[in-house]
Amino acid sequence: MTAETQGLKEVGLKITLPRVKILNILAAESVRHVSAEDIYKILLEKNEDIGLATVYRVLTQFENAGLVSRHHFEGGHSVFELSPEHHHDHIVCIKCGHVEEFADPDIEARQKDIAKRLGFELTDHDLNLYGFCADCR
Amino acid sequence: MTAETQGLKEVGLKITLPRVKILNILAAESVRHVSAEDIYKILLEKNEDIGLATVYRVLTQFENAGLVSRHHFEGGHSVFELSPEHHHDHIVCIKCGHVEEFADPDIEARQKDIAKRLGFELTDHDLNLYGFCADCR
DNA sequence: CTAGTTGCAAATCATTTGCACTTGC
DNA sequence: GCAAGTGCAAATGATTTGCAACTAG
Repeated sequence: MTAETQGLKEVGLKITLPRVKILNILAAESVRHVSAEDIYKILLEKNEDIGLATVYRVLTQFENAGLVSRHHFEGGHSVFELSPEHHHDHIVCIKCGHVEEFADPDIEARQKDIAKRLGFELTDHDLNLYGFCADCR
Repeated sequence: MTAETQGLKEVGLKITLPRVKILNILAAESVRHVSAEDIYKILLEKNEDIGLATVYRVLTQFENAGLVSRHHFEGGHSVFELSPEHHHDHIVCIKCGHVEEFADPDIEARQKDIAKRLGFELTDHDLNLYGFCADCR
């Protein structure tokens, strides 16, 4: 049993072809931060017979299971990535869509302070920076 | 001429009934952070004959003109608010939807550093914290 | 076997657009 | 008066759902 199928079993999902295929795509080094549509296109290119609806269903199941994270970027497009072991935020190029990750302990710490000060019990957060990347500016 | 109509004129938009009505709603103390649908409902309650399409068009124009800011919160819903004189971010209660604003100079500064380090020309950013507010925890 | 899963097409939701009609200046 | 603005209905794009067929355990 591979690491992927192991992960599926752990979250109580049957090990099916579509799920494994999608998990493999998410795990591919080259394609961090993909949209559902992206995944669907990649599957088509590989001549896999998997419907777009299934892609969405599987991604949603993975998200609920905590296997993947969903991010809503500006311009109304969502991307998915395998849940990182270590939290990070994103900076997105508004021209070419290129995404870089970053993590900043100071920012994280300040966020906790702020939530505390305002009486919130923090469960999650979303920080996205937008601009032109080195190639597009 | 009121402050609102003044604002419209400054950004080169004709002073029309729908625009003034929508601006008034956005300016109302009680309704910071409204969705397009919210505004449409408020207009209906006031028996104003303004279409949802117009609400979207007007909000988009306002956004382009810099009069209002659009925020994409989790769960795929967008909210609008009058552009604040001073930038701030948001913390949102995932149970009751209550929104508080905050600003943190340190975080802002770190963001600029990060963008610079990654070679981005920063144009915008979006920071949202999610959790349970004091009343819902 | 049989509950969970899938593919497909149709449905839904938020938002946008085409177009004939109206209004602000 | 006329360009800009609007209402409505139809179009769009992303995502969800109903349902009969299929498959993993």
